[in-house]
Amino acid sequence: MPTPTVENYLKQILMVTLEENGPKVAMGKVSAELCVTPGTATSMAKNMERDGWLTYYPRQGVSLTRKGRRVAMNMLRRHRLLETFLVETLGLDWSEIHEEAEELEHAISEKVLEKLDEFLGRPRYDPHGHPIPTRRGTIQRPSSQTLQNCSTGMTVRVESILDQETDFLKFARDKELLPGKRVSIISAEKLADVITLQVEGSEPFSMGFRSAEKILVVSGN
Amino acid sequence: MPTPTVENYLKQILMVTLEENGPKVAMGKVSAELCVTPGTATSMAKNMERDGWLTYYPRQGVSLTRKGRRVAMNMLRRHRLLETFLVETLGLDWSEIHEEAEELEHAISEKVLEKLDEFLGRPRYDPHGHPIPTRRGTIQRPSSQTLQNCSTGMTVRVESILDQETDFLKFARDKELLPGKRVSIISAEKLADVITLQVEGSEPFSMGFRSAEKILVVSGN
DNA sequence: GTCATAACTTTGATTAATCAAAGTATTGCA
DNA sequence: TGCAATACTTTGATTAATCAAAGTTATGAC
Repeated sequence: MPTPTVENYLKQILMVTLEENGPKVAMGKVSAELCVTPGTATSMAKNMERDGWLTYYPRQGVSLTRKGRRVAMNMLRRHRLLETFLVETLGLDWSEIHEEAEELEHAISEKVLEKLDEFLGRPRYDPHGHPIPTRRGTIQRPSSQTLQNCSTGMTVRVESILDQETDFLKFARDKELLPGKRVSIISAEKLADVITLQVEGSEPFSMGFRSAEKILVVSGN
Repeated sequence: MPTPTVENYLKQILMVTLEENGPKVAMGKVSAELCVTPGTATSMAKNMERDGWLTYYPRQGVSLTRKGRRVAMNMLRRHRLLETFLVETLGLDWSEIHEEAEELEHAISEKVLEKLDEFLGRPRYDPHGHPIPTRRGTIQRPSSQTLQNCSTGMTVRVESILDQETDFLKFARDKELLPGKRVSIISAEKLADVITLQVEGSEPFSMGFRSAEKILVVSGN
């Protein structure tokens, strides 16, 4: 029933909702995330409200209806299962799977998705460490801590990589900054905007806060 | 560069071209194959000519350009590799894979297709017995003989099932009429429009010429 | 050779998705 | 509190794909 474009809007709005933990997503955010002009976002919002996918509050933002959230969650599930398949089964590099899954997620049927899930052994996390929504539409809440808000001396574990950009993912893999890895914070200097850290079994290195913000971590052993 | 719709037109036009072995495909055929009104087919033909996919001869039909044929052949390759994957790897039933592949073929990238081909072991035939075009765009010529033009006493081997309809494919599987199977023609009666046959290791049965036409066979041992 | 029928084309309209550019609110700094 | 800047909405256009219905050209049966 939803067009691929509507599916993209729904998924993106859901992702911002989960990230910001607020009820409404501002139109500016929507237009930025989907790389369309603000006018396009406004007109899509109206059409999507007409079709029952979301509620549109002029000059405030949109918020998904139950029906919209259900479909959006399913898109996230499709995306993440496909990414898992592309890496695990076909052996693609984790830095190049996002755009591939972005296309396939609109084409795969519920039946094929279910078979794929079964084939993959019902994975709970995708290759970037993101939780895969269940068929019932529930998702595990991600950590609220990033490398950016770690302080000197802490030891944390990498949960996931938020950035889907090929180049950033290649950098993360080069530095062994992978889901599950243990990381020691050697120093975190707020004023210099830089963090120095060491991944278990690798050389220490430094990164700016802008980049550190893209790595979700969990603290404690 | 081509839209999914253009890809569908190209693939369908190629399939009719291969089947009929004539240079032009009539617009009536195009509109019937794609389930659109004749007017839609005409207007698409003009747009596709403008974009260099085919040559349009008003009131005669269309014929693919080299560029159009290349893309069309690639679509056929995608479709058939995907069908193979859906049956071989995910275990879907051969009667329900056509429509699934029909969607996925527009979403899969060249890179993923190549990985899939490798993963599947570079198959040469899809589950219905159709040859899979090579990456270079060549395809093995199918048999020109169908069960319909077999005569009493002949023994042939099933090459492929032309019909993609779920119900017909289920019927074929029930009767063991599968690619590679050996079939003896017990009787073929032109006037009664019926053929009686026996698949190796199964019970004899009869089918009308209309249905027999949908089974491609090769003769000889 | 005529003319009905079948095959095809044209025309005018619609829908989804988009942009550019002009218009309107809201925010927030001074 | 005023007004510039930012955020958003509106308007008018465009493109791809489609249909229904009206118009045109072939075909072929007699």
